[in-house]
Amino acid sequence: MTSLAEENYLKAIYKLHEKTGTIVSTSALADSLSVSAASITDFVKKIALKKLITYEKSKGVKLTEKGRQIAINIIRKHRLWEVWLVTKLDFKWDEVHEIAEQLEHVVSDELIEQLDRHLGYPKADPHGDLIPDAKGQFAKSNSKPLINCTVGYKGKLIGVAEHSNSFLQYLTKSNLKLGDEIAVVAIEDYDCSFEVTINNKEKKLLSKEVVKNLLVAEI
Amino acid sequence: MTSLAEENYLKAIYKLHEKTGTIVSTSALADSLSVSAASITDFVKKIALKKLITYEKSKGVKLTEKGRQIAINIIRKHRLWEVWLVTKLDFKWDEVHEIAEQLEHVVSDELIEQLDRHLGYPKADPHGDLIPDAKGQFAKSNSKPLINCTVGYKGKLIGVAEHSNSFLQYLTKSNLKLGDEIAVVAIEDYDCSFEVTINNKEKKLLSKEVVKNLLVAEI
DNA sequence: ATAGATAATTAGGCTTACCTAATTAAATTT
DNA sequence: AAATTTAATTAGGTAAGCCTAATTATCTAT
Ligand SMILES: [Mn+2]
Ligand SMILES: [Mn+2]
Ligand SMILES: [Mn+2]
Ligand SMILES: [Mn+2]
Repeated sequence: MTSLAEENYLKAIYKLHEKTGTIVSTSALADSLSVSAASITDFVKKIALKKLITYEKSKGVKLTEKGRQIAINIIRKHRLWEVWLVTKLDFKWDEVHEIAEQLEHVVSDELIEQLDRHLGYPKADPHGDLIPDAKGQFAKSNSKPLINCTVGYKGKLIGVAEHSNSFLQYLTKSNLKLGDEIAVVAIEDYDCSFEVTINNKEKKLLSKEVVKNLLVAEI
Repeated sequence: MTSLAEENYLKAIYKLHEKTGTIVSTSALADSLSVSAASITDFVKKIALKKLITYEKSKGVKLTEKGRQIAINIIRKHRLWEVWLVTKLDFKWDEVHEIAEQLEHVVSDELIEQLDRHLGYPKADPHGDLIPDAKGQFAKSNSKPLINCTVGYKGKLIGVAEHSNSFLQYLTKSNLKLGDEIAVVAIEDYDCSFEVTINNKEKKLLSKEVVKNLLVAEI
């Protein structure tokens, strides 16, 4: 029904819209999918005919409700597979994305249903990203970037806003993981670096770049 | 490196050769892959150039060692996934083939290694088919079709020679499963039907069609 | 050995998903 | 408001995998 390429386009549009909040441009898509802008224009016209997106010439694209449901389902599958890879196959959180990119396209509703059950209906993936339910519904999150917090704030690390291997590996190396309790001890005005304690023990200095990408929530 | 289509062609060639012991004809492949004979001729020429098979015009094809290794690896993956689906996700043995057909093409050596470990290095899949090791080596089997056995024979059901859903469902309905002990009580000359006992208890009458497809081995 | 049947190949096309180069439209600078 | 830069589209192709119809090769029966 939906081709591999279509699934990847819809997912990319979903993610870009999520990030920017705006209509998604040809160039943003071209960049994200590593495909030429000309090919994007072509493809986008085709899936607009199938009512998966709306396309405004020279403006950009938006998902229709139908397209959005497909995108969310792919994301659901991706995140469930990531949970499986980490919890059952002992992969590290920086090793699962590529494999999940392939597994997310396997087609079988019963498979995903059983996988979800096997995993105990997880609410979030190994990076803290929420897993939508079978109806495409997300639980609502109250997480915020640590950089928005002030001195004295105490919260739990529940996700990351950046998924690059280098960032994930940096966190692992720094002994920081989801679930850790973070308290803001001081903030350096000059470079916006944070002095924090992890689980009421270790003191750590985190750069602006890092605190921007750490998502925390009330305990 | 190897496309989805190539993988499926190589696997089909492997299986047809395994079944017939001969060079694999264009029409057999066309039949097995549900693709026109013309397309087979085309494709077969291409993968012969890549040294995955040898192709003799108007005769048929054979796997090279390289092609054989790829085919066996796909089969290994297929069977490991089937084991996973049955043992971890609680699918029935007649529900797993289609899903495994998709999963077998996921590319990641570490994934398969970890999956194998997660499953406890199974020797056979849910249908009793042997799972080759990472080097492509099969354990050797001493199974034979029940139809080759004589009255008085006692053995264990360790596999099936036919994988259709209808056959698998027939066995399930008849309460016959891998591991069951089968003893041949009598053989009717006229229609070659077998009277057997299952696990030294239930008496059962099995038609020739059925005993041809049951694989047994010494206990 | 030849006719007829069956199997395989060739020729010519199609669709999907991509590409580059050229052109046009939109946004920025000056 | 022009000029320039950047973004998007159009035009024209390509490669992978498939197809049908026509032709040729091989096998089987008489
Ligand atoms: Mn991911
Ligand atoms: Mn993730
Ligand atoms: Mn199977
Ligand atoms: Mn099997």
